[in-house]
Amino acid sequence: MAILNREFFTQPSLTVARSLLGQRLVRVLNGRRLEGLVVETEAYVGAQDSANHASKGRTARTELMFGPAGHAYIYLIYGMYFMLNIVTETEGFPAAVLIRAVEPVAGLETMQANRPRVSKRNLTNGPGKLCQALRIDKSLHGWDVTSGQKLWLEATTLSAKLEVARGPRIGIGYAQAEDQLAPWRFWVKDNKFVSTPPRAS
DNA sequence: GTGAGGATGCACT
DNA sequence: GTGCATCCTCACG
Repeated sequence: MAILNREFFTQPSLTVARSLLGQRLVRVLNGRRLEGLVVETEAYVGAQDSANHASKGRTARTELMFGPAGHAYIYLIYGMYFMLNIVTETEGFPAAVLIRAVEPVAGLETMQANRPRVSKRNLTNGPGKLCQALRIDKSLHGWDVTSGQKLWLEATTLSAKLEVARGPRIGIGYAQAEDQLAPWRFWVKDNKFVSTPPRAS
């Protein structure tokens, strides 16, 4: 199966976010392949997007997003959870796609071991959860996901056939209203591994 | 089933 | 010091 290459990730972020749905995320851990189909993504597009970390400028943390596409942008949130993004678009334009949820398809036992006391449905149905299940952490920050080692994405024949839904991104209450409303979250319609939205307060 | 509250580390005014 | 691109546990019913 073809590994998604740098040309793929260099496309516009919304195209990448949509096109990633249905593709296979592969993580190799201790010689074992852990695999999940991408079912939910979000795009963070350029310095004008106030939801994007890079809207604050070019800093040590966001430097990677200004670089070439196809590298993992990983950061720690709430002191506990890692988020997996793939850098998109051309050098100098800060953008990335967040992988919010995958449907586990291989290596389930290892994922269960990484997230004990959790049902299959809750293994990878959120950005922090999937990083735990696949043991994705800061050590993979900057990793070239087109290298075909440790962590990469593979093309499937599924992607083009999927029914896709889109809507506003989640958890970005700090952003400007128009950016909060932008429909830059994509998910596979009716897939039960799409993340559960935060409860209304 | 629902909602409140807390955990916890790091980048950055 | 502040505030997160989140998730889990517990109480309630």
